[in-house]
Amino acid sequence: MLWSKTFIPTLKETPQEAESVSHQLMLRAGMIRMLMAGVYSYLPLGLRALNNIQEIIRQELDSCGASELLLPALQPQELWQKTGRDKDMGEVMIRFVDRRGRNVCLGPTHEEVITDLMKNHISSYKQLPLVLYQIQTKFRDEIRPRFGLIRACEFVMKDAYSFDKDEAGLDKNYQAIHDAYKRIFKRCGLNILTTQADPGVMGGKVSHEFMVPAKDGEDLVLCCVSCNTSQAFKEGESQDCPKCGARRNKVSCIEVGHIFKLGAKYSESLGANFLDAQGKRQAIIMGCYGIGVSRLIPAIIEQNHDDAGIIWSQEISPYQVVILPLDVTDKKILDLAAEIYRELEDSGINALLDDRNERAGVKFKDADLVGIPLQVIIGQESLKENNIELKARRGQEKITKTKAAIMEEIKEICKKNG
RNA sequence: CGGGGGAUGGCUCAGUUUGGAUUAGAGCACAUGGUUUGGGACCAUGGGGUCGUGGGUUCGAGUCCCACUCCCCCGACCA
Repeated sequence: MLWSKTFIPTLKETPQEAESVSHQLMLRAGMIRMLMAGVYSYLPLGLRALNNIQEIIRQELDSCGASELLLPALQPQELWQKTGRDKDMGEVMIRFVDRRGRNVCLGPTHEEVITDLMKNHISSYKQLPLVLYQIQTKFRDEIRPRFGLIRACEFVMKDAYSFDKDEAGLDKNYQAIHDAYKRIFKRCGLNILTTQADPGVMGGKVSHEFMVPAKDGEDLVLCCVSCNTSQAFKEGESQDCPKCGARRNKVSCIEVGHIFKLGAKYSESLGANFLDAQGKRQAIIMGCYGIGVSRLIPAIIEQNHDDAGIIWSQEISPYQVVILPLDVTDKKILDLAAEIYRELEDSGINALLDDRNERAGVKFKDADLVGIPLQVIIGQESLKENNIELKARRGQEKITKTKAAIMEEIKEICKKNG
């Protein structure tokens, strides 16, 4: 992609609307823009990062036997009345009456819809277990949207649901998805803490949260200095670790995932049953598993940035390489840049070519801000020796070699990092 | 919803205390011309503003008063 042909409105100064580092950088790097409080447009760079995260999630969930589907965002309120969550959700749920006079809502989550779907199609234990997921926009009229994409009223969530014939099956799926989550967050370049959590309005007995330690996090987690066991912080809680007795630190975190053993809560209230091997009717045993997909972007940025801007990993970055011809009025430089671009694209490496007629300083600053992990620099200085440069965004280390050597280097790095 | 802060060109802000000669400013960005060209260049010229909205006070309001809207921060909630 040519920089001049896409839409990357970078900002030199920090907009006053942004308080958290990730929000500031996302605005400055031209990834998002606010339409109203808690509602954001994803610009090309933001969307590419989001898509890359989704791809990781799909790969990991597919690999543990889950299937993707897509449920409606528009839902009848009637369904929510059946489970009693109509009241629990309160004003968080966005409701309105359509032209037919139906009371509808925009889905804040999808337990009701998917359980209703299963009710009509699962009748035997032979159809279980089953794990389904979707990546979809959720709507929650939050009391206080905050920190850009960290808490938005319209956001992208991955929600998975498991259906089993018994608790043992649930335990197995729960563990498999728990493990998949660890792989997902690792591939996102995140250090995470997992905590025992309160299931709250979701219901069920057991739940775990996946927390990203970050300065601007909204949640406090007690983390043991010795055994690393973590737990959601509640007022009046002992500071000592219940497991090993050591001291615990309060760590502020961003919650990026939450998984629940729901049991029969939804299947019972919606009548989602099956016949077991003895011909006896039983409620389907469910689990549900959420990841705040759009929230992952700011979480990743919180943990991966420096004074100059964002530092993406190869896998998440909107582009894997940015090519910086420092003087586009010099035909030799521009031609070489175009040649490198073609060669990278031909090898399946996504590149962004900064073809703008801007000074070198502007290009360096923007490239650092936007955070693409590899920068290929083509300028008079090294071209005199017939060389070009390759700079790693993380650490800002630079090597100067021939074009052929640099191309090899890039391919090597991209191969190693997926 | 409670508490605090804010709203002046696309962005960051000054001006509001003490209403008046300000024709509402600056920097950045934008347009044109020129000089530049390895870390957000410089000079010149130019375009762009219902000072959040609506009332009110006054000879006169960006500035004072009232109401409302929107945004941000702290709290309860959540992926």
